[in-house]
Amino acid sequence: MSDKLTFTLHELVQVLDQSADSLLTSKYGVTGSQFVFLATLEDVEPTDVTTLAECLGVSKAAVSKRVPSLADAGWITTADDPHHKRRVVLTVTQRGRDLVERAGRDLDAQFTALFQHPAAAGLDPRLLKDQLNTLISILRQNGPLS
Amino acid sequence: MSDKLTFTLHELVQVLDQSADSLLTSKYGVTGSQFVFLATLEDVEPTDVTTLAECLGVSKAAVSKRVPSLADAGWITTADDPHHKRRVVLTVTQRGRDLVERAGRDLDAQFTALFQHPAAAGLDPRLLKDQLNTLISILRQNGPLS
DNA sequence: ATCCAAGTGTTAACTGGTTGACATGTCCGA
DNA sequence: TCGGACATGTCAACCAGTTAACACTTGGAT
Repeated sequence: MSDKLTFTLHELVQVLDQSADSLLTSKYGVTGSQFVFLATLEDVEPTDVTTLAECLGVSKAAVSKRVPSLADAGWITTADDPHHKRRVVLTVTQRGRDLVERAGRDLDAQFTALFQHPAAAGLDPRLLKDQLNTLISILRQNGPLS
Repeated sequence: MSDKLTFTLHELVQVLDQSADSLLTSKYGVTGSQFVFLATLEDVEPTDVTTLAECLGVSKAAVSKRVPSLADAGWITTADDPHHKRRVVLTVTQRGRDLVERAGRDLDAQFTALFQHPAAAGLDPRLLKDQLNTLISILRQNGPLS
């Protein structure tokens, strides 16, 4: 019973990610994880590797390894910080900003359409989000394992 | 707004998985993904690599690569199918079955306790699961990208 | 009976994550 | 001022997933 919910949760994020990924790949030529990287960076740019890693919830090393290919592809740029020689300052290129703006709008439209489906009659996205956030805060409060 | 829900969803499964993983690691000496492997296999054993891969939602190759270490660790056994020389039949060992039974009960208890927290007053796990399943079926129905 | 398509599992090369070690840079306190 | 603690990014080694190619088995159609 109970563990079925966690199963359902995993299933939902899987199908959601897959749906987003296929839209992004076919229409915009980026993977889902690339989009998340760019959208997150755009939200906090200009910033450094460490801060972006925290925002993405991954390690510094993971970000560090992805930077070269994204820069080569023209999505982001790297610059030196005149005040700190080891710092690498990351920004999104104009092309990257355009992508995030257009694709983000597209994804948003697809997602809101979900809730306008007849089968989703009694479903309020805001309420749902609140419930999930409640669970998150309880879990965080409990500590790693209770 | 809308995409915040997908963000919340990812955050919830992350903290949930992390919580389960720390319990499993500290009390039972397996990772979360090993537990999922064993619990899933136990549900359909005896079975072959291909079927288990489908049940786990991963590729055959991923299962094939994990089998040797799990067998070495004494969690599963591999056997030949007398009717099909290429088939590898997988089963959980008694030790594995015990683990799944005990750890599964433990996880279940932790999880139901979540919903008995005062902050989770208006939260019905069954209702929540139904809502998530509704979203899944709409997404599946829409096809990969709508 | 034979042959070919489909099924089954393994391997190689790749992706993207982890941790731990490391070199280097910054900055504060003695 | 200078010495050590901390910050910062990169590297190596590893883990676990992917797809594509492969070798082998099975079984049915001709």
